[in-house]
Amino acid sequence: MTRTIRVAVPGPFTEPLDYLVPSRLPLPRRGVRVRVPLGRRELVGMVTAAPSGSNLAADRLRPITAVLDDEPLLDEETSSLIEWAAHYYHHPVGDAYLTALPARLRQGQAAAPAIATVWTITAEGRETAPESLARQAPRQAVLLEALQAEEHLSPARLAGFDGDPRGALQRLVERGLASLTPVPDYGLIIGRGEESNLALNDEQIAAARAIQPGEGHEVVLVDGVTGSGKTEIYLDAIARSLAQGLQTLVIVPEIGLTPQLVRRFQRRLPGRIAVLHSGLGDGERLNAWLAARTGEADVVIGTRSAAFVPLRRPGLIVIDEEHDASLKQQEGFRYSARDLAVLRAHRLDIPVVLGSATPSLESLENVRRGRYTRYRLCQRAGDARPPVIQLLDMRGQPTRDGLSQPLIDQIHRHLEGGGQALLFLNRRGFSPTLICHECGWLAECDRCDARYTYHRGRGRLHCHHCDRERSLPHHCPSCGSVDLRPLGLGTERIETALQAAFPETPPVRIDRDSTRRRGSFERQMEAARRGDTRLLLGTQMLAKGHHLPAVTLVAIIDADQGLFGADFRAPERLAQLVVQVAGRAGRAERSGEVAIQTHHPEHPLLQMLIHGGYPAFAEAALAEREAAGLPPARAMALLRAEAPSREAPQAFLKAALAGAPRDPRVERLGPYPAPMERRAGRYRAQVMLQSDLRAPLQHLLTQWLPRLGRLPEARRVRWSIDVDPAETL
DNA sequence: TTTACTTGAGTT
DNA sequence: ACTCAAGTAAAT
Repeated sequence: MTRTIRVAVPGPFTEPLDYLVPSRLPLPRRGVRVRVPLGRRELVGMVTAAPSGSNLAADRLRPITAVLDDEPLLDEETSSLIEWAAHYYHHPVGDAYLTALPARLRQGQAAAPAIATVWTITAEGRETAPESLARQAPRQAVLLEALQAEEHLSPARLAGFDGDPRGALQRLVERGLASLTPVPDYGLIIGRGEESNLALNDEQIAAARAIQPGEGHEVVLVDGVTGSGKTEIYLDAIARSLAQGLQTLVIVPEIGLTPQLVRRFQRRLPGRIAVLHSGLGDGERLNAWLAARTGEADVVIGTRSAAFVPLRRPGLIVIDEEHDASLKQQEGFRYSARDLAVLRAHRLDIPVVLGSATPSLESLENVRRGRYTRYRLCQRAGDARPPVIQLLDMRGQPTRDGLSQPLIDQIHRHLEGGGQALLFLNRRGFSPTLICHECGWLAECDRCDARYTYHRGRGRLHCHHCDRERSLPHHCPSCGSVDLRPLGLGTERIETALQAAFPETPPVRIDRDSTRRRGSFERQMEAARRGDTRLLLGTQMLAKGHHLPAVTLVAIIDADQGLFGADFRAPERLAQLVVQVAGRAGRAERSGEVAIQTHHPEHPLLQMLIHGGYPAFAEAALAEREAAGLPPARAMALLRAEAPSREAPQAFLKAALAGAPRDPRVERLGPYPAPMERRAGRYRAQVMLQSDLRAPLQHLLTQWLPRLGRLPEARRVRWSIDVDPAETL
C-alpha cells in the first residue's frame, strides 16, 4: 500500500498536493488536518482524499510531519461543499478549506472546546436529604437541593445564589456529597422554549406548512413586508426541526445579527443555540463551531461563513434577508453564502427558507422557473395599515440644507401628533464636496477619482474610498481665497438643519461616525425605542435597525443617487431601501407616511414602487434584465485587474482576452475601466463575461484562468475573478 | 565592495 | 502566499 494522501494547503494551488505518510504516523482520513512541509515552510493543510495513486513520481513527494486530528473535523458533506465552492468561484482549494475553519483550527490548535469546572452531585449526595444539613449549614442545604434537581452547577449558574456559594460548595465536596468535574463548555445559549402569545395567521400557516424538516428538499421563499411575521415562521419551523431532533442553521447578514434577534430565539426555542459571527473571540468562535459539528447545538445562528459549518444532524436551513449583498463575500474567496446554503440544503435533502421583504431578483427568477415556492405575507401584525408613500418634488423648491418646506411641515405635524420621524441619507459627513467659491477648485483625493468628504465634527476632510484624511485647508490652494464652501448633503449637515428647524426636538444622528464606540448603536436605538428620541436621522444602518413602534414618518432625503447609479443593480438597491424604510413606519396602531424627496418624481422606478409596490417593481426589473441580457437572466463573471499604472490592467486584460478560449455561447465585454477608475492609488479595469447558461461560462473559466497567471502582463497587476458578482464596480 | 531593493521561479 | 536566488541600483 502506498501511504500517499492528497492535502489541500494554503497557497495558489487549484488542486490539493500529494504527500507521503511516514509509517510512524496513522494514515489520516479525509477531513483530518495535517502538518506538511512546503518549500521552507511548514503549514496546516486538510486531507481531501483517502490514499490513492499520485500523479507525481513518488520520489518527489515529501512526508507529512504530523496528524492533527483523531477524527475528521469535516464530514464528507462539508468537505465536498467546500471543494465545490472552490471550483465554482475559482478560488484556491486550500484557501477555501482554511477560510471555512475557525482561526484556531486554521493555526493547528486542538479541536477541543473550552473546559469549565462544574460541581456535580455524587451518589452519596443523591441519597442525602437536604434537611439533614438545614440546621447547621443552611446554605449547603440549599445548594445540595439545587444539585439534586439540576445534576450539576456551572460557575455561571452560581450567580443565581446569594453571596458567593463557592465556600459552601467546597464544604459539600469535603462531605463527599459533591465533586468538581471538568466538562466541555461550548458557551451555548440555553433556549427557554416559551410559547408565542400570537397565533400564526392564515398566510403564515401556509408558509410554515411548506417547510417540513425531515421531509426532503424544498426551497421556500417567504416574501413579506416588515412586520408581517417572517421570524415567527422561522421560529415555528425551527421548533419543529428541533422536535425531530434535527439541527437548524440560520444565516443572517452581519448587521442583522442583533442581540435582539438572539434574545428572541433564546426566549422561544426549546434548544441550545450557538452564535457565530465576526465579533467573537477566537475561543468563542471555535466553541460555537465545535458545538455545531458535534451536535451539541440545536440551532446555529451565524453570518456568511457559517454556511460552511459542519452539522451533525441537519434538518433545516434558514437564510434571513436573502437579498442582502453582504451575504456575498466581496474579496478573496468570493462566495455567496445564500447560494451555497441552497445548494447545501439540496444535497442534504432538507428544506431551506429564504426570507426577505424585498427578495432578490435572482430568487424571484427561481420562483418563476418553478425551482422555489413563494409565499407572500401581506397582513401586517396587529392590523397595522401599510404606509402611504408620497413623492416630494424638489424641482424649484427652496431648500434649507436639503430639507424642503413640505418635508419640514410634515415632520412638524408628526412630532406634534406624538409620532417619531426617521430620516435617511446614505452619505456620511457634512458634505460630499468642498468647493472654492472664487475659482471652483474642488478638494479631491490624490489617490482616488473622488472628492473628499467634509466632516465638520472632526474638522477634517476624509476620503470614503481610501480612508485618507487631511486637515481642513484654510484657503484655496489654487487661488488663495478663504471662501471654501461645503457642496452637497451629508448626514452631519442634515443634523444641523434639523437642529435649526426643530430647536425643541434635538435630532439624533446614527451613522458609522456617531456609533463608532462599542455598543453606542444599541444604546441609541434603545433610547429611540423608549421614545426619548423623537427625531432620528441616519444612513442605511438605521434602515436595518430595530422595531421602533412609535415611528409615523419616514423620509428619504435624496432618492436621486439611487436612480442613476453606475451599477446595474442600483435601482434594485434603491427599491429595497425604500421598502425597508417604509417598513419602519406605522408599525403599531398609528398608520405611517413615507416621504421621498426627488428631482425626478416621474421616474418609472419610483412610479412603479408607489403604485405597485416592490412586486411590481421586481417584475418590471426582471423584464428589463431579460431584455438587457443581465443577471439573473444570464450568468455573469467579472475578471478584474488593478495596478499603480493605468496601462498595466488594460494590457493584462487585453492579453488575457486574446488568449481566451473561444465559445460563441459566452459573450465578452471590455476591457473597460471600473466606474471609479483610480482608487487608493490603483487603477482598476475589468472584463465582463456573460452567458445564457452557467455551464459554458464555467467551462471557459476552468480552461482559461490557469493560463492567466503565466502571462507576462500578469506580473504587473493584481487580478481576480468574481463569479456571480454582487457589484460590477 | 557592501547592502538594500526588485524580479522571477517554484513549492507535492 | 511565501521564500529564495539572481540581478540591479545606490551607498561606502
